Amino acid sequence: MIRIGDFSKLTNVSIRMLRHYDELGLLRPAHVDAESGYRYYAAEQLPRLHRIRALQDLGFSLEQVGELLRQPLTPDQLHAMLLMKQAELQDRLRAEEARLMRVAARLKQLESDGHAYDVVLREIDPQWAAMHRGHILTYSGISTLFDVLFAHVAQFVPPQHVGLTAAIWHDDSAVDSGGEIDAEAAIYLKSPIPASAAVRVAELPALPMACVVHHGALKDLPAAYDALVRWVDAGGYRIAGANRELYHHYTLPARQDDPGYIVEIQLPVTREGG
Amino acid sequence: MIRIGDFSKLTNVSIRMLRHYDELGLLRPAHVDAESGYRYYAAEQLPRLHRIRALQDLGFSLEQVGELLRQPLTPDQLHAMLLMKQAELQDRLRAEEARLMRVAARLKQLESDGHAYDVVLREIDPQWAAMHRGHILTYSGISTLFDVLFAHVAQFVPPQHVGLTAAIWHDDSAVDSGGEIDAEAAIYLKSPIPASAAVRVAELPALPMACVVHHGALKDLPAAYDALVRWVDAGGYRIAGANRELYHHYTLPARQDDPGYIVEIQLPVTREGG
DNA sequence: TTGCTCCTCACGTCACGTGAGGTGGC
DNA sequence: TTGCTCCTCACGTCACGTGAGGTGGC
Repeated sequence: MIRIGDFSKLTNVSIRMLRHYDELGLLRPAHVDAESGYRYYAAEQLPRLHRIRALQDLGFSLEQVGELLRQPLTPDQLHAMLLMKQAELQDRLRAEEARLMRVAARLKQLESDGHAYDVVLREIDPQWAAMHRGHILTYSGISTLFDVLFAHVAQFVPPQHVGLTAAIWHDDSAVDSGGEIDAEAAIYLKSPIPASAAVRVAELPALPMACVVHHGALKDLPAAYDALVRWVDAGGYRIAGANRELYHHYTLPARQDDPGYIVEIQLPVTREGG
Repeated sequence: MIRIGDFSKLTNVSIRMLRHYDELGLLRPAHVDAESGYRYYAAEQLPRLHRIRALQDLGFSLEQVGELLRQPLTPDQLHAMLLMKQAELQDRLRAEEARLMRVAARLKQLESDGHAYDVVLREIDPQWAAMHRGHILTYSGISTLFDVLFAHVAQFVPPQHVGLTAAIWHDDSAVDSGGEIDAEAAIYLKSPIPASAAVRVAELPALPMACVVHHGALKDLPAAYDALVRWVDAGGYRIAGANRELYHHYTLPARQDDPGYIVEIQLPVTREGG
């Protein structure tokens, strides 16, 4: 018979945890003194304790360990459970790797820019919106698209119920080559309203997006895009669709130098090969 | 001014957490109604919330985030912190990888043996011991070493204070080639006793060991070794020294068929390349 | 006999989720 | 005016560590 302190030293399991296993019914001491409550363990209990620690190490919670000890699982069932655990651990591993890459990206950003923008990856919720799409020559040309859109939306929603305004840039690589920009003005809505020939009403899909908030003049927006794109590259992501600009303070007409703009850029991304 | 519910939707941060950030002083609402207690946020607070989430994502606790927000850390200091974080994450990553390999090893073991032994990796504590080393022809020959050892130990420690008995196998590959075995009998002690020409008294070093408990006849011990070695291989470890056998139920002379033995095998291991 | 060990509560961890019970805002 | 939103507690999570305050064992 081994006292709890010795058993603890023998196994590197703290006294506190041995008591906890007792309480949970995972490992009852071979004998408990009725008067003093002292727990006495037997060497024969070592294999069971080993099993508990081994299962825990494989990633099972103590509750799951308890079930595994109670129920006579067939090798096939255990095999299936372990395969699930394996998949779970692989996911966690990928997540850790991604996080590590993000830290590396941050380090890189710090070295080149001195750290200005905070990029966050998040799952954007689906969002109802009224949209008007067109080809424009310059970015600020989007205000003409908004004019059309506001006129339409105003028919169905009182001004104070109009949601955020956003731009969706379907393809702005064209602007560099002197072509037109495929842009879409959007107004977020709580619920759908009727559409028209010019105005599309749809629910924007939920997407994982890399997001950054720019607070300053619109003319400085490219720096935010820069940070975003570098973060995406360094983090091992890939751009996966049209990006959105949310205007938290939108004032028409756009004044390029007004330092009061707050614009959130959202860029859909996927994991490389995932 | 944005109400907490809208701000929550805007940022994918739960209302509960926005209140929590308020409480911790990480992000105080731009305005709090004195009468109702309603929190009102401003779009200007979005960058700060983004920073909070970004730092959190890098692995900082909210308390650390708070410090980082309060103190004007120089880029160099931040760089140093991120490097530390990176190292920390790399460690965690390695640990996750090792765990994953252990799950894979368990799956393999299950496929071949139908799952019998539970191998556990643990840090063995340093341990005072009296030891007597010699070359023997068969494993059971170790009892002659124990005879010498017990005689010596009995001079200094009363029988009820004698600790566990253990065998240390310095090189047993020799036995397969018909040579002698370099073996050491050991008796664990609470504190050192005087040594002699034949008996060494030393503190066994703390080591990370892969451990398995065999409950059964001594002649079946090889199966436990088998499981241990396969676990070590599959887990990407390497054997790093002499293994120990702890006899939790030791009876002299050794009877190979007695099913009552409880023997813990401890095998020092290191990570491949670590 | 004196320490040493063991006992049973019980609180703290950390970033949240999820109520209960009540009140203000549009 | 009626829901809807917001408010403040407060508990639960999960595998532990760390006391406090008291008693049994060698």
